Amino acid sequence: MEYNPSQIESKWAKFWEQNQTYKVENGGSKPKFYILNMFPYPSGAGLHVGHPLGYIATDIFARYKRLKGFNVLNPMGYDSFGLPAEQYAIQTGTHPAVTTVKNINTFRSQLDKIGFSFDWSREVRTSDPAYYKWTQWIFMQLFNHYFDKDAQKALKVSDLVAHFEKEGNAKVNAVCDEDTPSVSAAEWNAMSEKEQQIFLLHYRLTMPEEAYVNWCPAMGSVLSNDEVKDGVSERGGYPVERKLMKQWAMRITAYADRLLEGLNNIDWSESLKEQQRNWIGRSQGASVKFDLALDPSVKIEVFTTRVDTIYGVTFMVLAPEHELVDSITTPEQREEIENYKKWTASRSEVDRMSEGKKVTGAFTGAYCINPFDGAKVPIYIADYVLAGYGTGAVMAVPSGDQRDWNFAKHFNLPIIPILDAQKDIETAADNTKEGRYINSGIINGMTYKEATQTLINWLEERGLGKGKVQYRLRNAVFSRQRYWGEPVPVYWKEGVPYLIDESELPLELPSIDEYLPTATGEPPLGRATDWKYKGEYEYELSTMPGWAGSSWYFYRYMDAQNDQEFASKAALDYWRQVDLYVGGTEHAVGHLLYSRFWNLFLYDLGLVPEKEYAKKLVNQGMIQGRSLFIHLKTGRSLHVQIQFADEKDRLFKDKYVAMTQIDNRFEGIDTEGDIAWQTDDAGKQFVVLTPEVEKMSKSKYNVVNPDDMIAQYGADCFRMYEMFLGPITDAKPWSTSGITGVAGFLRKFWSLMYDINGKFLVNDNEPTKDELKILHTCIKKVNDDIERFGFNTCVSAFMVCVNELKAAKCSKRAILNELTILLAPFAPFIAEEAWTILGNTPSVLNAAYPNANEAYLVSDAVVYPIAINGKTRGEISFPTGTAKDVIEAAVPDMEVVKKWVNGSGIKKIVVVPGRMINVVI
RNA sequence: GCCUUGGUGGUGGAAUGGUAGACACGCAGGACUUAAAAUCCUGUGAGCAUUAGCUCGUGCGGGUUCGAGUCCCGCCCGAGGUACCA
Repeated sequence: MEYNPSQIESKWAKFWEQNQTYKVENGGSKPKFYILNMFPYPSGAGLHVGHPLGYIATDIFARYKRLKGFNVLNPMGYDSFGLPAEQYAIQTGTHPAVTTVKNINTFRSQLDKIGFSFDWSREVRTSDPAYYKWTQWIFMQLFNHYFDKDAQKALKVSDLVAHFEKEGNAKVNAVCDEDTPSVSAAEWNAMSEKEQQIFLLHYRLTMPEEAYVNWCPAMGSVLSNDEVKDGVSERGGYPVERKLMKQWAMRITAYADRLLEGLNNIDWSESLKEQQRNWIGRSQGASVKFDLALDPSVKIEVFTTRVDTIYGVTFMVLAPEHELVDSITTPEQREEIENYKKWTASRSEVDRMSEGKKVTGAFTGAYCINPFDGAKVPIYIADYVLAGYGTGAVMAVPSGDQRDWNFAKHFNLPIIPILDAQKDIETAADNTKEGRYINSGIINGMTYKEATQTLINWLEERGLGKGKVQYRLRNAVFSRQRYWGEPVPVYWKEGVPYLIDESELPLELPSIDEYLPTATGEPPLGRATDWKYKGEYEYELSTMPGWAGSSWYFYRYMDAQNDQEFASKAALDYWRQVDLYVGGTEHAVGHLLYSRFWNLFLYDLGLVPEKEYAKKLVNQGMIQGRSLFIHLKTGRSLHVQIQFADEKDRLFKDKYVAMTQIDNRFEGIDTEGDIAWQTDDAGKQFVVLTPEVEKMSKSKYNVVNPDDMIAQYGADCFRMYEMFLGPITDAKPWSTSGITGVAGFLRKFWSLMYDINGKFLVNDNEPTKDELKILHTCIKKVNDDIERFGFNTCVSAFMVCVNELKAAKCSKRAILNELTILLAPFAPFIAEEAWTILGNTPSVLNAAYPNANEAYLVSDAVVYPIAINGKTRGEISFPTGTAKDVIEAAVPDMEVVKKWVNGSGIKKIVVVPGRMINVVI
């Protein structure tokens, strides 16, 4: 019998389905284990070879845990709202829901081919109204709660209102907007309903807020940074500017401290936790108000982590978007400031930060006053100050901060030393906190600690500033000016947002004629006709962002069909939290922070049992793709869809034209004028593309699909090959060379059961000591390596085992049975087939996992390498367990040692038992 | 720029501070074959010597150690993220 993967694989796929092998119950006597993959966005390009990498690893782990006696939940679903389906809708008019279902079906059939042990009865889709009903429901809870600092948790807004009615907001210790006015009970009670509602928005955990966005006037829409390339829109190449817009936001900053704290209690990689800590960016400092020189009633507030350096301030820098810029600029400087603002508005935040070494800025002509010494400080604007962080204004201390120093040198501003320990500040800034202050008024002679406290006290006494904790973390923008997302369950009445009634959930997406913004620049939902709350009030027209649905989906898997609750208490109490979460580092500070935030909120409400939803997280490295770029004469460069290029990275003109017909990014590009065509020997025109290795993604047009490989080699081979590529945590570019090695291994495994003539080889002879050693070495290695996620070395271990069994001509049932169980998590199809061939009853997943017996692993002798001064010069064998001093005594008499010692004496002999010997001469 | 992460043969990679390159791919030579494919066997870090053997070698420069791919310090380069891709 020959190894025929396609036959075996369809046979067992059918068996698993008919026997519901992967159906999981909530409950039972076995211990539970919840394994979760980050769910995919079902793109039109289908599953690419990067997706299954993590899924295969978790599938191996799930099957392994199951064989070890756990009740394993291993679900899968789709993050099915997203831009690509909407783009396709804009181009073709096809409703995104239609595209999405089609794409999901493609994904599903691809996933099925790989043989995952997912329990599909628990599938979720974020774009399904039955699912997003609960996303909207959670949004409503956020709207109805505020964060109480005394209780350190979310409490009901209705309680807050009760408090306002009795005592106003003076004694309320809650997270709220910076500019929240204080009100007395009388003032509150005198407010109209509308005024009260507007006031409460200062406290709600989700609220409308002004935020900067990439606005593309030509397209009438907001773009992601991803859609902006070189300062213009990727599609069409239109100019993009930064614009302030009213957006729904989530008050994630309220949870900043608890999000930091929670990191200490979860088993996530240190690097990932560090990224979250840096993203949250807690810094202790002070806010200080500077009076405007011409009008002391105008104050400019800055946040600084080094208030001790305040006597070294020689200028002030505002973000170009700072609200005071226009009013303080003098007539003489107006033109310069306007030009600079225009220039920065055309650049994204990333652009602005990434040119950090190039100093740019403009002088407003205005001055402010240093509150400590009354010094007149010139006010500049510069793009290294970001509007979104802190107050959008910094006090510049060139002697202590390198960016300020660069700026001062460029604009010829003074640099004042402030600490006697500062090094030569004419060549670079020195941010030391050592030494004692000089040139520093009331803090002269003090140390860093004394000075900071003295200054803060001075400021607080005069109401000019205060000690403050600042977070880099900003409130998360929650609106998207798009169609294909969850509708926000809010309607507007006289400019005030209200929640719709809970009984009206889900608020479903209305159908619209075109998936574009309206003529007046409103989001696509503005096109819906007769879409009014109670036929009267306008619904919120923006939709929720991609991260909404993914912030709680792990709970839905526990009880996916429930239409009364997002998940039942019984299901939540049984599964509690995810035991193992696997996904890419690219989600480190997006999804993984937002979902922790929602989880803490749900925990505060008593709706979920754990403060952290994912106990352990493993970062899978990304499979990278090879992208190709076309450079236009205009200076723009664009990704080219890889399937249109030839193997030499050339793009021929006919292919280019074919591509432009299906890809509207190329609209407006002049085929003749903008592209530097070359001509080959046959007279055909082509252009050479530039390759680059980067993440595999549909948006980079570099995806590789697994289907062909599976058709050719089978799913078992594909699974093992993906694991064999390298450690799961490492990023690596995709390559198919080498898959034949894994294919050869599977054939070799098969050949232990049938020879090339189809003769059945399996026998019941007693295994020898050597054969047991081969098997148990493999058991031990595979066991250890699965536990530490070293799946690539597991595959090597299997190869070694099969190579050695083959060399020993071993086809003994006792050996092959155990090897088959061991192999089952990796290559489930061939394992099921082998399991029945060996005379057992399927499924192999119901077998007992073998344990390594140390007794089979010990050898009679240990071969010691002998090093002279650390360099290996030979080896010698000692019986296992030979004492250290016996070995030491034997060393000087050995040939190699004598040769190298050659007269000079032995200084030292290092013997590491069971390892090696080093002779120092 | 900032945060995170990685850099080992021609390639993917292996290596609790203890024989660098396991296991594969590729390549070369051989067997089988009319021939090719498939399969099997042998060799394969670089250099010198071509027998023994020797020297160099884990991005670069230092350091700790009997011993460093592994630990420490300083650089260089790639990748991911950078708040509307998901």
